[in-house]
Amino acid sequence: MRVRIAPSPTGDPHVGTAYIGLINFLYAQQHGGKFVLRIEDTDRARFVATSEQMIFDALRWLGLEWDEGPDVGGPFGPYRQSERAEIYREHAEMLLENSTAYRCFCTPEELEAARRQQIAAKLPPRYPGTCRNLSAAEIEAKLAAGVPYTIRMKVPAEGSTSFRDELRGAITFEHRNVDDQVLMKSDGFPTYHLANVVDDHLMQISDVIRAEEWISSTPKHVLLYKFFGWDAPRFWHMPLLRNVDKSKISKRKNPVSLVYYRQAGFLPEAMLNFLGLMGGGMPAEINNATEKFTLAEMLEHFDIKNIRLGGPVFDLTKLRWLNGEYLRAMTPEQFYAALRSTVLSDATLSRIAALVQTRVETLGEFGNLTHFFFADDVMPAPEVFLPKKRTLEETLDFAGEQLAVLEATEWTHAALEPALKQLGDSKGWSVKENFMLLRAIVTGSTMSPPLIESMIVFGKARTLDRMRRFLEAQKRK
RNA sequence: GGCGCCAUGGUGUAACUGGUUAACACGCCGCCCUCUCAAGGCGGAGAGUUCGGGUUCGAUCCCCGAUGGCGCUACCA
Repeated sequence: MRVRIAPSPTGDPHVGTAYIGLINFLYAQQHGGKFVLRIEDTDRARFVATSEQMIFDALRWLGLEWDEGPDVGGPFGPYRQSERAEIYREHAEMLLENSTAYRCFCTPEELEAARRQQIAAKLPPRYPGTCRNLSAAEIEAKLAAGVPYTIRMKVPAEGSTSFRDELRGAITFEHRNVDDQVLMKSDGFPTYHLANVVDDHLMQISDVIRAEEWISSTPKHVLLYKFFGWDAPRFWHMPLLRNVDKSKISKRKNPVSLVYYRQAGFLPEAMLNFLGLMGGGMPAEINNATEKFTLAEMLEHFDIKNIRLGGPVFDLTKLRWLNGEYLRAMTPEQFYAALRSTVLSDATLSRIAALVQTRVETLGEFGNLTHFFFADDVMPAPEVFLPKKRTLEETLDFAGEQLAVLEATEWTHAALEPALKQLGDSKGWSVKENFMLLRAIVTGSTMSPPLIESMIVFGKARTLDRMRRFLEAQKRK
């Protein structure tokens, strides 16, 4: 048995990745198989350079070690899709040769126009098929003229494709509902669909355990296996983690960054345990008796076939309770050690100390200026955060802009300061108003150590979370 | 809109291959303990299993339909 997780390095490592990672890890271990980590970095527009390392760190923090991957190597490498460009190109060529794919010379504008028309006519937006049957001469002419093109798969016009989902049984899609998916983008990179199928085959993946959002594209994948003449793996689609309002879990409504959970002082054992509760999977006698179990116990008792398919709400309240249980179960020494290795680490404390040294007259005042680093419920009152000449509405709008800018900015002084100032300039907010608002949100006060340095020490994940909570709380009022 | 998946208290789950007063945990409320707050102990409210049909002596469980939720519907994954 060989399984894999294939996260995209587009930002912070996601709880959904941890969930799918856990299930794959358990499955591999239980079957004496291999657990592969593959980095799907084919989307250069959303690529974030620091993301890959954060994914490694987060997975290791949870104890989900992989047998093969970009950093540990393995017999089926490379494990980073950007390093496999040639492989995808060759395979796309194979499909072109056996006429199960074709070059598409349509421009994004043409496609967009066609899509708009179809939607206006209340038709499902589909590729109109313009380039599906170009003559060899037409293709030659376009190629000679250097017209950029994509490669699309040629989904049969008639019939249907069925596959078995191991958790749900047979699922069928009529071909007329399956679009001619782009396989190779005009920039020469493959799309997920091609890269995924090619890699899963080449890496001899036996079981694809992924999130439910992929069900709709599975017929495309099954068709691709067929086009290549390969056997498809088994498919297991896990339920999607949800926000409290039941929508697919998202950072707007819920912290999703594993970096946040780690920095906010959640324990990996608690996170793993909580994830193991999602969708069930543990036998009733354990689930009913305690709901508390370790990775080792999951390895022994978890059964993927027990997974319930309703999308479970990722309930922070229960996670917090569980985390508290683990904290309380520690010896005082262990608890103190946990504190010292996280929120009260020497590294953090010394950085904070450096920020306040010139601002205190006695050591006893240390806490006055720094409590916001250690508190979890910072929430400024309107008289603190609202600038004199601004309305509540424009202030909250601007705070939302700040959040967006911060989110997209590298977490260094050199990047943050100009980014914030540029935002202020473009929106007509003075530097003072701009920074004061942010200071109030992040520190809860109009007086604090240097703001940007403080945010850097506090961390991106936690700073953004604090801002989202602030906005959420104000919105509710 | 089209296609697909799903459906047990507010939330996470349980209920063997149809037979239980539908169970446990979180959360909530109350009481006890207690200098406070937690933790802990005890108790309570809260679902008749989305709805409607069907099969059956009997359906949370099987079938059909409806409704609702969610996902997909990109040169993102």
